[in-house]
Amino acid sequence: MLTVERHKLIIEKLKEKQVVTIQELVKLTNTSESTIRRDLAFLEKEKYLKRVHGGAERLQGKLAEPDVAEKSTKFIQEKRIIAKHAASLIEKGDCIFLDAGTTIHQMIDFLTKDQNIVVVTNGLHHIDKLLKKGIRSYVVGGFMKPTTGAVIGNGALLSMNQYRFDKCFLGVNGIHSEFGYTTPDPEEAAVKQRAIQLARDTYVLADHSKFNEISFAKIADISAATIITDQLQIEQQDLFLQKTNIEVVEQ
Amino acid sequence: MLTVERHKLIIEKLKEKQVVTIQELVKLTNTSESTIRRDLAFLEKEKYLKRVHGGAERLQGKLAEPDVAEKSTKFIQEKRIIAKHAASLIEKGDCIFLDAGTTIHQMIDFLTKDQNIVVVTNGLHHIDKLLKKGIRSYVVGGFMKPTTGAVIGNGALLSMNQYRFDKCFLGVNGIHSEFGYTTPDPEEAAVKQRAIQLARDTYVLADHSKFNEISFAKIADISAATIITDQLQIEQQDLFLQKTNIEVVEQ
DNA sequence: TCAAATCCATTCATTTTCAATCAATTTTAA
DNA sequence: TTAAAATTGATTGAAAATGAATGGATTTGA
Repeated sequence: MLTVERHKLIIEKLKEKQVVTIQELVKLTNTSESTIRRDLAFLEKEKYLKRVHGGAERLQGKLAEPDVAEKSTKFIQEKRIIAKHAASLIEKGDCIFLDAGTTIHQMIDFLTKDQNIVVVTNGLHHIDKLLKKGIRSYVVGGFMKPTTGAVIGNGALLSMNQYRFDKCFLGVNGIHSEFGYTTPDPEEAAVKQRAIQLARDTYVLADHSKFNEISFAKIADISAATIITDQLQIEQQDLFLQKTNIEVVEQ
Repeated sequence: MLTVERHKLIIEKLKEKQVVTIQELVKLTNTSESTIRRDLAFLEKEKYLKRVHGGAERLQGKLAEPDVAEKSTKFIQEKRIIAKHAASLIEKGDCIFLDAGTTIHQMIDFLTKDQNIVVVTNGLHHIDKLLKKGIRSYVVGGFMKPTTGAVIGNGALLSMNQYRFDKCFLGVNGIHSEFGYTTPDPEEAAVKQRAIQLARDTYVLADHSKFNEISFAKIADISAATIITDQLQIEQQDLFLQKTNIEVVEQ
């Protein structure tokens, strides 16, 4: 995880919480105590927060301002462009599945209540935003994986069986012409797999860093989905274009 | 709990109460007498309050503002006392169901990871806290009701059928000796009903305002649960004590 | 007033948190 | 490609926070 992303997460946390412990942030960002301490030291110097023993405290200042850090980082920008395009594919009245993960999370900003869509998601971090938007939403039941905020496990698969989707939007960790779509956790892979089975159309949202990567658990062959990305090396282009649908969003 | 958090709680308490005893604060913050004494010493030095024998009293200094805005905090503290007692009933290794709602929400603060419990909940607002605490948790699948953050509907009932609970903790809107437990939304009532069916023991957490109230949808007869509350009118006491288990937590 | 009960300050051992440092890795620049 | 710079996680002794215990002070009520 990038430094700026962590900083953004910490600031977000303090917007909602007043005080936050170091241990919480370690879990949230999946890094070490040392790193969080450094982050806090930096953010304190920048007047974003006040350090206290065991954590940090909100400061009435910079972070009272609306979304400064938000949407500013290059990485997030890239994801937002992809997410925006993905959202534009949704039609009125669609029933869609939204996978857990930050890329998919960005999509929610581009959904509107009056599209009259129905959303099903296994992403716990999406819930708040969906509710605030007033979008008709269903959550998948099952085990809540702390690190990613994804609902997984056998319960999740059963729970999903109640639904059918017009479109399904997934994040992945690796895209490879031979090994297909992959992700580190087999249980998360199983959920994505099931989502694909239950959906008429599947879209994989991926920034450039995901291409030619292979992770542990296979989700599906590359032909199982349409890839939405924002840039592609020329040599990759040929390779992928032969085998699957791919939509490249220009900057 | 962080030191600054305790300090804030104490100050909040004094905004509302004029004087507060050490014992109250011990209960409120779930810490030791020593810690509270140290907190009071510090806050006195900072001119936030004046220590008196047995506790502390408000000072017309820094926190002089009447700040009546916090009508909610009083309620919250009442709920916390009830919630703490409820949490104390949980045994190592228990599988428990946590209903949606603010009273139940307070319980989470008193759960610990090393109790090795399993939590199932339909309360979306509980998720964050549960994950942060590192407690093994499952979410009920189904429709996310925006106003209350409860998961409801047929999907929820199906999803819950996968589980059995040692104990089940519910919030309600009305408790009446004749009409039993009631709540405004029939769909939420159905979830609570199902939780009762799936649990060995059921506890209803209720502050004084819930007694002798009747809401729209019936959940169960009054004998279906043990009520946990913090105060009870004398005339009510007789009435209820005949018909059901009730545990009154003293201040 | 006196005795019992409660409350308090102090001390101590334990636990948690902290800052500083270092080696390993990753990123950047040349 | 190589070297410099930045980032990271682990380690370590110091500092802070905590809960319990002790004995002295204060309050209470008979």
